[in-house]
Amino acid sequence: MSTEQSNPPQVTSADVARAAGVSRATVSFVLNETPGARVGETTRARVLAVAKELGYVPHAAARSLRAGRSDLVVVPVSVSAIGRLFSEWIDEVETALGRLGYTVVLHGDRTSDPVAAAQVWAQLRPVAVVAVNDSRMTAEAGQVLTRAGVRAVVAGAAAPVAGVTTFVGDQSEIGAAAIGHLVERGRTRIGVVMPAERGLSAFARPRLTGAQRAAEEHGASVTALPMRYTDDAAAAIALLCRELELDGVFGYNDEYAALLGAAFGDRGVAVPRDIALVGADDLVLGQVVRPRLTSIRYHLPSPELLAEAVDRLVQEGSAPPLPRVWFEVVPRQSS
Amino acid sequence: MSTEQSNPPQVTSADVARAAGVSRATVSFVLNETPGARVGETTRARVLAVAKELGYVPHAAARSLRAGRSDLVVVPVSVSAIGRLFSEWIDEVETALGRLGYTVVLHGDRTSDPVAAAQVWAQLRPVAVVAVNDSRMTAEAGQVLTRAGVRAVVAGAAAPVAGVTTFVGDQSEIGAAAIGHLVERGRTRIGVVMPAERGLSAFARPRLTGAQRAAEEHGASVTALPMRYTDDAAAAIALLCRELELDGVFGYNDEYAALLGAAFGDRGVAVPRDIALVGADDLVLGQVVRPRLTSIRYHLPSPELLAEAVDRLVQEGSAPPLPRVWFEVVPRQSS
DNA sequence: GCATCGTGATAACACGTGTAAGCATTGGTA
DNA sequence: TACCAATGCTTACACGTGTTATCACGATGC
Repeated sequence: MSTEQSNPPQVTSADVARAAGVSRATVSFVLNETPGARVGETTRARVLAVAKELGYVPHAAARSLRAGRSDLVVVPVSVSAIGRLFSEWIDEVETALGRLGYTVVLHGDRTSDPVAAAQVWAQLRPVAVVAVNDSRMTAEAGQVLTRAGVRAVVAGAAAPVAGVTTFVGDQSEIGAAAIGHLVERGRTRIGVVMPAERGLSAFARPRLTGAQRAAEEHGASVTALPMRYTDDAAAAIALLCRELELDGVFGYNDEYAALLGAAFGDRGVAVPRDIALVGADDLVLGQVVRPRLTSIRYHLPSPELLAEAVDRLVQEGSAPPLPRVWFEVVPRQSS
Repeated sequence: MSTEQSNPPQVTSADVARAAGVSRATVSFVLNETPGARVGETTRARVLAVAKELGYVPHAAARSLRAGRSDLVVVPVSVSAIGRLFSEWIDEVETALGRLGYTVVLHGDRTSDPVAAAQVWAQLRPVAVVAVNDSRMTAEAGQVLTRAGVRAVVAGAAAPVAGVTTFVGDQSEIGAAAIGHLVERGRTRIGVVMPAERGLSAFARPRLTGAQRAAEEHGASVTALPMRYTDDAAAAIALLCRELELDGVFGYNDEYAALLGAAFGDRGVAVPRDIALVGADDLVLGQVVRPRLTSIRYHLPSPELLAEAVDRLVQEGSAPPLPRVWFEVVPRQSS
């Protein structure tokens, strides 16, 4: 990042002003259509023409420096660490916020320390930060952001975070729901898949603890099954299940559950007769495989509602509370 | 976005300077460890302590404004519109660039006009823009970016783009490879799935034209099969295939192919006996379903290589050409 | 006793932008 | 003719940062 090369010439509003034979202020008035400003029709046309010809694009950094506020919304998320469900939701949140005039950027850094991560986000001086199921969004992180002038700090988390607008969605409820369903189906010796892939533990751990909690309530037993997302790993887990004489498995996820289901099929283990299988996230994939996967469906706050909350927080400093995330068992053939 | 609310107090380096009883310049020297600067050990310690206590975080916009260059790399991409293959690759590119000191942000705007899109990216004044299979990265878009001072404009595209460092990867070769393989397996009446989901046409159309080209060469016939990513749509297409007496299908993608394969299975259509099925992207999913999917595997430039190319472009203004993307048929049970 | 030097710190500018305040010109009115 | 108001434009500052040039001061060399 250290170089002696000369910077390429950037077109600034001063260039436009010079070429149009007016002052820089006039250029600003024309391009921003400043309400109170008075500019003659001929000069206005000339400025617009020159700006277009020179290919002038305003400098967002300089603009927000002057304004004391940017239109940036940072969403910390690693694209590969989220499932289809979340990526579609995030896409829609992005569209909704864009409609309100915000510029959304996704940032996928892997910094594990909450404060360090927050400092990275804070450097960009966004007007808002929206974190979903990011364990780094702690109270301290929120404080760092607030001190950096971030107006809206929003998080989806298992429990309210101090100083952060939280929409509560406890992943452990997914595990609990899955176990509850399996017990209803008469299963008591239950395995819970724990994905070994990086970045997923934030989701996986609470799902396991929720499963353990529910198992204890219902008098069932739970065994954690660490598994990578490969064919071979699934085969090994399938053997292990038979060895442990399990009669039900919560597969963490539709993706992992489907992989495991295929491994069962290959080894003549009948689903759901010999062993019942439950996924989560309700992906289309669950309906691609046979037997179709029983799954746990999410109900996240609507993207429009979230965008509105962010906007209210930015404008007025407060917003009505966001609805709680809730989960629903969708029974299909695999259980 | 227009509000009269007072801005929250932001901690600036001036605040740190005041609290530490030194000048702002000294603060800058300490925090940046400026090579030529001389600061006493006691003041250095005091500045660091005060900065930490106040929770000071530098203002990236102001910094890059002064420096005339940012460390931002913009990657235009909609998270939901890319498959697992690309998201993992992008994640690794992000990590590799991060290691070199860059800040990568993903931006998922849906602007369709190339110049308008480029202007949005240019506002952020990134030091680099990396676009993969984004049809908006045209020569004009590249020019807008260059004029805004973007040093590295990199694209993955079907053909070299003027003024843009391109790594060529023609999606039509995927379609061609799939058809070639099916013909090899004795199939001549071939369907090609066209996903109806938004954002996917950039990939789908070239794959179809490649298939058509190859079919013509080999004396086979190709029928386009528009299909949404749902169970019902797949069922309808499965019926249509039987009606049209097709003996092979290229499913666009492992995801769509798997969905269609399940629909075949439900209707007693044997794969590959009655109809052969080929996917693409070589996702794990292809090994989750039975029969396992024959697929087309990508070989993208390694993330490290790409990151290095970006860095060289930024530093020196030029970089060795990136390797061409190539594709490989991975034969499995479905064909 | 004066010049030289090294050390530690600061004053001042520039980056590109938005905007409040001000200045010249013109038309209208008393 | 003298004054006011409106129009059209400009001058000047601030935002937070990095860096160059400069300054004060004590120690050292002759």
